[in-house]
Amino acid sequence: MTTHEQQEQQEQNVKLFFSSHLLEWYHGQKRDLPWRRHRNPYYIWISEIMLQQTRVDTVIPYFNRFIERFPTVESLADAPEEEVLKCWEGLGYYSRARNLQHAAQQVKELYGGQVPDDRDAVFGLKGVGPYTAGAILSIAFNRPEPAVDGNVMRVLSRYFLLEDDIAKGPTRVKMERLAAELIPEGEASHFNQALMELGALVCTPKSPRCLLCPVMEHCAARLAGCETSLPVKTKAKPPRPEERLAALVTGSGEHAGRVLIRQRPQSGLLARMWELPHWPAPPAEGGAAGALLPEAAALDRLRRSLRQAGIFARPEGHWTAAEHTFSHIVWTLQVYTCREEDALALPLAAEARAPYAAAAEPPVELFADGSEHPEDGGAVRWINREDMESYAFPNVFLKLLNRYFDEAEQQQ
DNA sequence: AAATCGGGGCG
DNA sequence: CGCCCAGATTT
Repeated sequence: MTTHEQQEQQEQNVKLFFSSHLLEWYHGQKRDLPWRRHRNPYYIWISEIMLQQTRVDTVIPYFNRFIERFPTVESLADAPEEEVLKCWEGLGYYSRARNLQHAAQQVKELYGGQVPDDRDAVFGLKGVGPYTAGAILSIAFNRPEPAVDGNVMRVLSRYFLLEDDIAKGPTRVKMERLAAELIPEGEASHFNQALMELGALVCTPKSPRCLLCPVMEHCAARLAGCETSLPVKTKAKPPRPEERLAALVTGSGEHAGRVLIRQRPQSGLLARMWELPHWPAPPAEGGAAGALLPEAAALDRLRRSLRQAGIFARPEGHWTAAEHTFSHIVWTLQVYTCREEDALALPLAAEARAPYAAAAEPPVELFADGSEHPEDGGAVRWINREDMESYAFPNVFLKLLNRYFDEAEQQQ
């Protein structure tokens, strides 16, 4: 046997060792997760969409609620979109929920409500990419397809000491070829789950528990002592900060005891979610970035923004500040309480609304080009605490609204 | 290839 | 407080 052939034989042994020991370990260590209690392709699919960029512990309660409310593909396909979004409230990446419902309609109409088990059909579902397709095909149908997520790339890059940048596209393709080779005959479902389970429980990003690892003795990174410097991944660009002025408008007259919310546009950030109205804060005088806008200037800007959006309310004072972090933006919301101008009183109290008397005041240019805000003109509602059940809010507004209603209650 | 899309947990 | 996570879609 040539040296080259011996080397190949050794590589093959290392792969066989990995697969067999990992599979063995999984059978003893796998967690009891709600979507593992049945082999229902619909459950597997829902869980995999929820698990995109989201931790298991976060997903569990959402998954249980979701399948209780939408037990079948058809019930999801036929549900009002607002109910699906409400079920997703707080989980983030809300396009996942809208894509999922769209895909449920695809499954209902094209496949008679049965989740398809062939590659092209699964890939064709909205919101299902390379990872999720592989996960559904392997976990639900035991098809020998790779399911490579960040977790799997971390495990493979360490065990095989691969220094490819996992943030790059071609790396995932390379990892998929490798992962496919490793699947033991007839064991795609268990093996792919084992790979992810190892990444979640043992081969963790920061301090991997190598001493508990079933494949430590042939882990190339461990043997080289470089396991904590893998995988190689280019750092993400830091999110840009955005200062915004938000209005907590309390109702008068027929709206007494209620708060004004509005719905975001059909597409883009937080699409179709509900929120307190808010607009970019003008830069503070004096230039220093991040400097707090003087209250008077903030009140004036908010007053003009409200009027331009067709909301008749008077800003009264600063209430609180809140932060909301996205992957690419950080909002700092300065929240001001505002009082609705009573529609009936308006014509009678011209003097009392002095700031509004200058009807000829030109509209403030909220954007440099003078265009209006895409958020302005969305649907508006006056709600009390009970009404919050009917609208889906991003977490930051959920917390603000709950806190407001708590405080309003205590003052009575 | 790069940007857009949330939110939380952890060392 | 920086870093990361069971990614897909759009540009």
